[in-house]
Order: sequence, then structure tokens, then C-alpha cells
Amino acid sequence: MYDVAERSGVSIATVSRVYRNPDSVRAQTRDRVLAAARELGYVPSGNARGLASRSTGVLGLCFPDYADPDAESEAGGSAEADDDAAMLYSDQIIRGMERAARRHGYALLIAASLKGGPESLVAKVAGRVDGFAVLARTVPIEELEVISRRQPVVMLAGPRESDQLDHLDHIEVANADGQRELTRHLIEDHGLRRLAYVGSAEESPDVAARFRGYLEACRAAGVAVGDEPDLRAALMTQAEGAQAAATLLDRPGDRPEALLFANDQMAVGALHTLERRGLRVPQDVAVTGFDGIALSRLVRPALTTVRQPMRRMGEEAVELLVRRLTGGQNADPVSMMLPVSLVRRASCGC
Amino acid sequence: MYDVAERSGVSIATVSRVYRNPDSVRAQTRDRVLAAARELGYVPSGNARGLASRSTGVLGLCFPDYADPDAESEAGGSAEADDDAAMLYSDQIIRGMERAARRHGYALLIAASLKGGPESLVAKVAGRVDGFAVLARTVPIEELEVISRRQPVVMLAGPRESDQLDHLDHIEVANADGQRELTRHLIEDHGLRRLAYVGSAEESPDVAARFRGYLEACRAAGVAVGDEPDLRAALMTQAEGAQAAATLLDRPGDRPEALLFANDQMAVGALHTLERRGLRVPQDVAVTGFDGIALSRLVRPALTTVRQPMRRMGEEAVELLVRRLTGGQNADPVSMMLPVSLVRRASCGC
DNA sequence: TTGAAAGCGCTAACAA
DNA sequence: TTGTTAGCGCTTTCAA
Repeated sequence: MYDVAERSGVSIATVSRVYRNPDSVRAQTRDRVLAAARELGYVPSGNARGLASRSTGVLGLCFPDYADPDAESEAGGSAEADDDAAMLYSDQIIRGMERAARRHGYALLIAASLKGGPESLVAKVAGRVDGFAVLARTVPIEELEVISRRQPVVMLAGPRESDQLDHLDHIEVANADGQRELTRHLIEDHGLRRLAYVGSAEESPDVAARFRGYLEACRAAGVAVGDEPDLRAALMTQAEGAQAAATLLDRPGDRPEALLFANDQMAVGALHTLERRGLRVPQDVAVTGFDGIALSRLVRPALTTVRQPMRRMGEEAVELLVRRLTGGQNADPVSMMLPVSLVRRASCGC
Repeated sequence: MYDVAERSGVSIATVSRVYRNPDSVRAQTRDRVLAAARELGYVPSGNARGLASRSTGVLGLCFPDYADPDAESEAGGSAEADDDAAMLYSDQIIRGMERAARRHGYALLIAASLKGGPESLVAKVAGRVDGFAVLARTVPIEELEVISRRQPVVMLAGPRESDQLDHLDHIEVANADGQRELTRHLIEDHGLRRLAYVGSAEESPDVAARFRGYLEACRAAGVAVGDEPDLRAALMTQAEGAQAAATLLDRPGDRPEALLFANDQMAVGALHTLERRGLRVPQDVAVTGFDGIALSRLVRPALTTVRQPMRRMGEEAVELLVRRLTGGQNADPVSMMLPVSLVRRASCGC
């Protein structure tokens, strides 16, 4: 910047103005500055800017590290497919955030969580952005508590997790509503009563809420259910879904009329198992998922599921952050529950 | 930082050490500092750090703005589906870069290009990262030329575009090879000779290379072809593919034995048209795509295509950047051509 | 419309 | 093991 100033015969203040507020500089002066900048290959330092102006023009997103990158090369075809699908969840959020951020003139910094000492990735992100979103259960609560005292943070999915964090803005999805409505649909509209639910071993709040919705619908309809899912998968992958379906079909007693899965990937896996066994979906067994990933629309039969508006969640997150950053810093914490929608397709009999 | 130092009775240098190099500080001192930091809600400023240390620990990615965000709400169901698919291209790169960046301790800053004055998004990204990747045709050459004088830039996909930019590292995909091999496969292995090729109106270098591969294979096999694709679609979407298929089928003369599309999305659209018309794929007409997006595996019949290693491209981009940033700044420009792989599935008759 | 000067919050020698 | 100090490259009053 000093070089540009010297070369164009102005002060550094003027160079600064050319970039921050071009109209406040005489056109002729501006052109001289720009020309000098071009000749010198000058690019303003975002760091220095941020330091001086106390803002970065960048929003952040921290999400969990879904897959172990090193394990990836060993993965076979099916794992790869799962991977493609698993991607969608965080990617939709990234996409939503990127778009909305761009609309507001922000760039997006993304980082998957990585545990570490005082130098954790979250802290790094936090130090480089004006505000950021975190997917639930990505970052230790205490750390988030400290960081959120200094800048806006919005929590995505899941509950707020802790009283310590109840000052954070928060966006979740109506998981229970969705699963309840889907279950009701199977029971009342299709007359199915022997249902089996496949949940997850590692019970995230979202997955728990889905199961809760399932229970509520069953009980409301007088369908007998236990307090636990019929099965819990470890990873919610296609492979696990395929296996879960096999396990459920092999259990003694009447075959379930419907298999409900806590996510789409498992449901897709189940479809494969059923096809292999010569069972027709939905005539012999109905199958449902949850999430509304692209895959769900493409498998045959197309999957009945509950669509989560992940892209919208990303967009809303940015709106919330921007609002905090433009005067709303003292507003009461906002908690949004995004509505989900039941997507009726072939796999339930529709 | 000053507050933390004061509160814990040390100098700011020690506070700095606690974060940068914990082992160089006595454990007891370190704990005092960390405690004070927690009480005060201290988060190190990435900007100040970057400014002082001349590095940010962040890599960047600039990609084109595929969709108009404002047009999105008007989009119908089919457009949405296309959107899901279109996403994959840049998303795979983002994903690959994020993973690789993380491995090397970097975060990733992403921004879709946006035209603008001296304050363009690229410049913004450039000012906040240690190095970045750009998808071809995203950024004006002159701007890139200026920026790349100051920091490593790797160009993704497409040729280098210009002699001005021949000092940049560069990664592309073997488009011509892939399309040539795919075409050869149709001609020689399946004995098809009446082929129709659907390209794009806006001829990107990649798409052009694919058509070139197609021509080469045809000529090598003695199959007559013109110098132009049989049809050029405007946007390469499913909708356009569906329409292109209809157009080709309605042309007078013998029906083509195979429809080759310059990307998967169009091929998928074509599949819909063919199904609607009661034509069997591949018995009546073979169909092929290009890209290897997730969708291609899931449609029925599954699509024969050429898989582009986009994730790998993202990873390699990071490797290249990291290499430049760790001593390799003066090495000769690297140009990689990533191999593609022919994916034989049902839609070609395999 | 332009310039002068005081930081922004940190890192990195160098000293102690 | 810890402290002192001089910047890093910009923005931002305040003056001119």
C-alpha cells in the first residue's frame, strides 16, 4: 500500500479510500492509484483490514468430521455411494450459507471440527470471522460458551444442548412432527399396523426426536410399541440399513408390514436387501426414510420420506448472523423450528 | 490479550506462547493464562495473527455462480432436481479441498464469483488466504494475473486460458481421452455406428475437449461425423437433455442407435424422454453421459458415463498449494491431467 | 478532496 | 522460562 501510494503520488489514506469508497476520490487520482496497484500487483491485505476495521466480512461454519479421510481409500463401492449421499447434509447447509452470505456480501469459511488443545479449529474459525454457525455436537460446550461471548453464534440442528448456551440463536428442524406425521400416514392412510423402527446407536437429539414422533403416532393410533427402536444401527449408512432390514426380516414372528428408518441412507440400503430377497416394496413391505436427500427420489421404488430443509437452514443461519451483526446484538435469542414436509412416494404405497 | 496477560500476571508474549507453542511455557503459568482467557472470553484474533505472522492458515476456492439465487424460488420440481445434481460438481471439489486442507491444518474459504469493481470477491478471498484455487473462467484473467504474482494460485479444469497465466499450477481432467474411450466402446464393443452427440451452446474448453474425443473415436473407427455436435443444449440440464432427446428422435431418417451427452444431467433427462416414448434403453437406444455424478448410478437403467475425479481434483489442488507454501514457491509450474475412468453400466448395453 | 498520525491485536526477534 | 519491543498493513479520525 505504501508502494502504491508512493508510485501514484498520493498518501496511503487515499489508496485506502480508492478501495473502500471510490467515490470519495477524484476520478483522475483514482485511476492513477489503480494503475499503480496493477503494476505492482497489489492486493489489499484482508488481515490488516480486518484488524483495523474490526470486521472481516466473513461468516463461518463448523461441522463435524463425518468420515475418516484416511479410511476412504479402502472403501469399496457401496461405501463410496454412502459417502456421496452422506455428503448432502452438510453440503446443503454449506450451499445455503454460501448463497445467503454472498447476498449479504460475506464470504464463507468452513471447517470440520478437529479436537485439539487450545488451538482448536473452532477457535481458529472464530478468530477469522464476524460470526458463525455450528452444527450441534460439533464443539465442546465450554468452548462455545467462551467464544459466543464475543461474537454471534448460531446453533444448527439439535437442541441448544445446555443452559450455558441458551443465549445463542438456534435453528432446528421439526423432527418429531415429521416422523409423527409419516407414521400416522402409514397407519391411518395405508392401514399398516405391524411397524418396525430402525434408529441409531449413537442417539443424537434429532434422531431421538424422530423416534419420539414415531412413538407418539403409534400410541395415538393404539398401535403397540415398546420404548426402544426395534433396532439401532451404528452408523446410519446404506450398508447398515441393508443389514438392519435383513435382521428384522429374519426375526421370528410375523414379518413387519413397514420398515421405518431414521434416515434415507439406511432406507435405501434396506431397499437393496428387499429386492435381493424378492420382496416387493410396497406390496410386501413398505419402507420409509427421513431427510429427503436426492437419492431418495431416485431409487426405485422412490422413497417416501420427510424432507429436511437443510439449505434453508443454512440460509436462515446467515440471516440470523447478519441481523446480529447489524445492530441486533442485544435482541433476545431466537429459536427457530423449521417445518419439514412429508414426501409421499412409491415406497409407502402411495 | 493484554487483559489476559494482566489478569494472569504475565506478559503478552507469554500469552502468545500459550497459544502458539504451549510446551514452551511452564505448565503452571499456562494454566493461569488459560484460566484467565476463559474468564475473559478471550479468542485470539486471526486477523492480528495473520498480520503479524504473514500467514493465515486458510486456503481459498473461487468458483462460478452456477445458479441465480433469486430465480430459485420460482423453480419447479424438475429444476430443483437438476439443482441437486448440478451441485455435485463444485461440491465435490469443496469437499476434496476441505478434507485435504484439514489434513494440512488449513481451513477453507469459499466464495462464488461475483463481478464487481476493485472490490471483487476474488480480491477479497485473495487477501484473506495463503493461496487459493480457481475454477476456470471464474475470474477475469487480468485480475488473476495480478493476484497470482503475490501468492500461489492453482487453476482448476479447463486449460490455463492464457499465456499470461502460464506460471500458474493447473489441474485438468482428461476429457478428450474419456469421451474417446467411451465412444470407442460403443462403436467397437457394442457395434453401434449411428451415433448422435449432444454438446453445449456455451462451449467451455472441457466440453469442447469431450466433443473432440468423440470425433477422434468416430474417425478412427471410420464412422462418419460432421464437425459439429448433432445438437447443442443451452444449459446442460435434465430438462434440456429431455428435450434434446425428443428433438433427435423426431428428426427424419433412421433413429440413432446411441445418444451421447456431454454431461450426466442431460443424459438422465433423455432417459425420461425415452421411457415416456416407450423406447427401451439400451435395446432400442443406448445412452451415455459424462461426469459420473451420484445420480448416474441411481437412475434406471444405470448410466454408462465417464467419471471425473472432482474430489481428487480438490485434494490435489490443496497439495499443490501447500507445496508452494512450504518452500516450493520457485518450482516450475505444474500441470496435472487427472485420468478419468469409463464407467460401464446398463445404459450402453453392458 | 487529500494528508498525517494513531492505533487495531498479535508475532518474533532479542534480551534477560 | 519469560519479558521488551518493533513492526505487520490497513482504517479512521481530525486537519488542512
